[in-house]
Amino acid sequence: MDVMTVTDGRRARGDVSRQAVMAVAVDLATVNGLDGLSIGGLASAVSMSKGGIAGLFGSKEELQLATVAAAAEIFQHTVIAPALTAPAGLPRLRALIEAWLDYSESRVFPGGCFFAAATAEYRSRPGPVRDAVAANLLRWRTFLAEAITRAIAAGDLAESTDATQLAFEISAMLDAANDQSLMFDSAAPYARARSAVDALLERARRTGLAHRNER
Amino acid sequence: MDVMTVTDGRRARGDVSRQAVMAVAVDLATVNGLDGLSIGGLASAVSMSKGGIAGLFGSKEELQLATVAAAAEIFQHTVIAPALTAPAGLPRLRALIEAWLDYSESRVFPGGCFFAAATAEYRSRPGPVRDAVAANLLRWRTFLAEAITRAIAAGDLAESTDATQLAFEISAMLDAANDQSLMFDSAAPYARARSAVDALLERARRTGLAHRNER
DNA sequence: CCTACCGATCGGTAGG
DNA sequence: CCTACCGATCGGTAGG
Repeated sequence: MDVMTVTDGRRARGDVSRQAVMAVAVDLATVNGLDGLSIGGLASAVSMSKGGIAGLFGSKEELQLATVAAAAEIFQHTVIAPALTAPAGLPRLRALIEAWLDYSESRVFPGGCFFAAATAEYRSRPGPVRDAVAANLLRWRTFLAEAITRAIAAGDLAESTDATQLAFEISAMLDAANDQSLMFDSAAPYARARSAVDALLERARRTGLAHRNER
Repeated sequence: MDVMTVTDGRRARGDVSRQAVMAVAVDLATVNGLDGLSIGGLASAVSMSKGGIAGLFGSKEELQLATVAAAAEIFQHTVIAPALTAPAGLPRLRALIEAWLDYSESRVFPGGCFFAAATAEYRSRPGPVRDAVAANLLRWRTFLAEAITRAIAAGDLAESTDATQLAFEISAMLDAANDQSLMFDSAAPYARARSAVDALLERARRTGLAHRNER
């Protein structure tokens, strides 16, 4: 089932070539932005001609959309898939958070989380690229909220917990760690985020909503 | 003391012109990025010649640095100065947080917080622009931590509160509200951030560090 | 502050 | 997949 076993050699080469190009494109985009990703620049980074890259994708926007899709695949098997091996409930929720922090901290992409970078770049620029980034962001947030909901159902978090609100708060901490670690070239923000998430989960374990937390 | 009263008409015109240009540059930069801010594009946006803009700043990097400085001034009198009129302690801390959320939500810049956008764009690109953005970010974070320290000194927050950690957590909520409001074109994230900050402050009011919050 | 220009690079296309 | 080209725009400079 390997790509190399396909009999149409030309098509197989095209696929391999495209995948190799995408791996570079995704890295370049987290550093220089999806807009800073130029066809000519990508071509020289993978030792191809500009026309070769242009023909592979058709247009710059198609290249950008393909890059978003490639990043989503990497995110899927780096963060989502490993977390799904943990038992549903608080263990899976914690595994998901830890997988995200590892994904950011280990620099799977040189510019940190691909979607954090892409979101900041396209959040004020309507169009297909923004829509693609937003769809992936929403998918992640929904998945995180679902993990929280299952933790509540399992009795690991208080029933009064607002899953969407807690998902907002947790991902705020994760994004802040990613941002600041990159900006100040330090690992300390990851420790801060882990500490903050622990406190959020502890609060949710005991009483759920923050506002019901008063004496 | 008005700029218009200066006797050197040529210099006065230059100053006025420069300020008018900066007001546009700062808006363009939050939408298209500091890198997407081109000399020719800025020129046509303010109905000047490209050579005129080029001569006003010298180089693109100088234009970018001037834009960061102009944004810092706006941030200063939009967020910092108003909060300083509130009494030191928890009232000033709350005023500071509310001023920041208003600043982001009211779209003082069309692309939301200037520094959130600039940070995302330059955090992986070393150089003078990144350094200028980082310096402003650090100044804000230090100011926020100092407001927290004063709230602790005033007895409004528990003595065991870790000011730097709480500053991390609060600004994580603010940045997340800014990010998501722009990406999903919704005001809901601001309500989530306000709720989250209230919970953080309530926790700090009672026990300080999250880890000391256990039963 | 303007016009007019420089070389380089942009996205994209033609032809093979 | 390549070379060779298109018009447009980039940052920057010269001369006034």
